Amino acid sequence: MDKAYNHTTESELYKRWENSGAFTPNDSKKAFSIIMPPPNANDPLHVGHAMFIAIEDILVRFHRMKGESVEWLPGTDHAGIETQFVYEKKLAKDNKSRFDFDRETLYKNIWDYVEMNSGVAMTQMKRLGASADWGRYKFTLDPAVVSFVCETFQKLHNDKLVYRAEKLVNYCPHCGTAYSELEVDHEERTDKLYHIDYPLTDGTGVITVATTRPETLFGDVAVAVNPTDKRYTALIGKKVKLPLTNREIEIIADEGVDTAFGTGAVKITPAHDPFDWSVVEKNKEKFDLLETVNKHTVIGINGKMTANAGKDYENLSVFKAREKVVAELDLEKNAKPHIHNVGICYRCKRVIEPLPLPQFFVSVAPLTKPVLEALDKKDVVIHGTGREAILRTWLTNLRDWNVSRQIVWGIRMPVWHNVEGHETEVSVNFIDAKGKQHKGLLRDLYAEGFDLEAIATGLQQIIVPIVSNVPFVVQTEKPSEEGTWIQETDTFDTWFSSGQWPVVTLKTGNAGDFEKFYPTSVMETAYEILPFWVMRMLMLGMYLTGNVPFKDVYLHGLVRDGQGRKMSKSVGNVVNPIDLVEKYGADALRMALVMGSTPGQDKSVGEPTIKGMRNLSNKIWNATRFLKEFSGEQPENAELKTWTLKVVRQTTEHLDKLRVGQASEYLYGEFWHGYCDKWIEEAKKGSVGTSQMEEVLLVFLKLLHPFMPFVTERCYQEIFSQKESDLLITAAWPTV
RNA sequence: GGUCGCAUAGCUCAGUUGGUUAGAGCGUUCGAUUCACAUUCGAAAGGUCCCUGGUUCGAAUCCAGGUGCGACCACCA
Repeated sequence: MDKAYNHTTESELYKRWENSGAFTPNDSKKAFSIIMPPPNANDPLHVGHAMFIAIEDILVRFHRMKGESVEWLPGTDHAGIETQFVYEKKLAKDNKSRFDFDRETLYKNIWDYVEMNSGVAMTQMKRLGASADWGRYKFTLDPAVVSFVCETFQKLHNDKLVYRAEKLVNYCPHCGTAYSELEVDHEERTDKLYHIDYPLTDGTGVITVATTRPETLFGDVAVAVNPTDKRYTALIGKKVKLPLTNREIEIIADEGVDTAFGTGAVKITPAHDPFDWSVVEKNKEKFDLLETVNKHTVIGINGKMTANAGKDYENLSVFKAREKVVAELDLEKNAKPHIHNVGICYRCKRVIEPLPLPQFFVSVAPLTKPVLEALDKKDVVIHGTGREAILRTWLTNLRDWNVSRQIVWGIRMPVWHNVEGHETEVSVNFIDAKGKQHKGLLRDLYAEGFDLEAIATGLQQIIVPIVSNVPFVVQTEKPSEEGTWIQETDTFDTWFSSGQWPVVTLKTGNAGDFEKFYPTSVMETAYEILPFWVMRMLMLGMYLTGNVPFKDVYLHGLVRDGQGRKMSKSVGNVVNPIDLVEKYGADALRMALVMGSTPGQDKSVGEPTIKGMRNLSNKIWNATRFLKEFSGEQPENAELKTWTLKVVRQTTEHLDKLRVGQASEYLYGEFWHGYCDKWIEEAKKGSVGTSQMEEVLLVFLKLLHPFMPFVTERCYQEIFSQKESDLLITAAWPTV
């Protein structure tokens, strides 16, 4: 044996494990299963992935050694918006955009791009020692997964839990898609609050409104004041003239107006502001909501002013239009700085534009209720400080889920529209090959020479939300009835498919897997995606099976650098886990990430810590080396025996209770200061014999194996393994 | 504004259901070393466990309030 442990033999050991069949479940009745959180298929691993690999692999190896039938099911996610966003950035480097391709070509190109990169993540997981069942590997765009996801949507539709509605949605003009409420970030910005005078039509004066968005005045349909506001009560019902246009709008009363903000008078732009939308929605006698909104939408899906804003403003960007309005009305002089939060796209960081668009929504109330009950009954237990309370808050306040996305990279919705005979009712909204928006009746589209079917099937352009006002059919295949059937061009929100992950991976896998492994034992993931993913899995898992998708949820925290700072490219403190594996070994990295970590809490890991754990690898190695050469014939030492039993009992208990951080810390101390510092010295002094020391070393190799699989396996091979197939990974866990 | 969390050694953090002298890694000081390992060993220094009050025979741990920090959520123009 070498004097120091050399970790470069790790990949050889990994191959031996993989070839031995140890990663696939045995026929034991007792099942233990973890569905791996699928990383994005086109991303290389970051240190957060190393964290989940470490924790899950520890649990999986522990239960495997206990003799259970263990399934750790790996996979990757197509990560719709994320991936398309990355791909579009790549296109932009070549001076291209998504509009240069038709739907099918773009999809195929992204597919090739993802396929090219998707092997990387898997190889890296293997380098970290992940003993996952690669034979059952799943991708969210596997044909079986896609049809399962579509069937779920059909089931939801049959159960009347899906509806299509035109609502104000969070739309990113740059990414060209709407988002759910969860995907919008907020950023505090200092903008200007402008004051605009709207002259009363009776010539008695003006009413001054305050706004941060003067360019939307073309979309105003009213001015609202609080009915209790004495300054304005006399004006309610009067009309004002919109500046820059000749349009007249009414002054109306609404309790929601804050008299203390601005001037106490609010311009109402229902198509571009959620508050204004709600004001118009409430005022049913005065306004037909959808008609009003449609007529007064002044910003298009391309982020530019529409024809409704008038000839001078049409096709100007929102920002340019604002500058122009400010200049023309000389608003700068009365502007005040104003700090407020604006919604920004969580991908591209540009401002989110609330726009009225027809989208598909899933009613969430019937889905969240059983989850809350399951939490009450402890059918599912959340491990992670305070995270259960957060989950409950989410479940209680969740709004209907917008599941449609206007991107190509994803699962296309199994929805069909029959537009025949509806040419004068169907409105169409899309962006053509030149990036120009078209919006209007189908009849007009035909008159312009466009072919809707060709657009929708993607032979010409990428289309953004397609048609409204037509009854739709939910099914995978094109309906056989007569008509002009157009398939919905939207794809599903990524979380709609990944939200079914535990169910779909097991149902589309080997026969009997679902029955054997569902509900899964543990869901281990980052607390950051608790609302996006864990909550959706619980909702859809319970909806589809009537049972929770997992019994325990272990939430790990963010991995921070040695100074406790968040890793970020701008700080330059991002570490590549594979570099660390090459330098110190996978065992050292795993142990450093896990030791003393607590669920739900962030973890700082600096290089000195990893170095310290590399030293532990070496310590294990050298203890083995010592025993290989040591010989002593003393009778059994009773103190050593009881101490060993205590260590076994304590470690097992920690792991049974998912206390991975404590188990590792405990083992470190007991092995180093107990076995090495104390008992090896005792052995040298002659108070313990070889056979007992070997016995105890074997116990420690087993206990340490889930944490540091490579070095322990090598040491096992040095002393204990009798033949090629005798591996520590499948050795029996010590009993007390 | 709402919700949740954190505050323990110089730094980064553990501390299971309240129970003897409060722990680890890294760092610091002193010493050792042909004897498994200098990727080592022995020893030491270093803490009013944020503050105040309460419950208890007993509180780092439970409760209330305060202070500081952080995360997430939030349509007020």
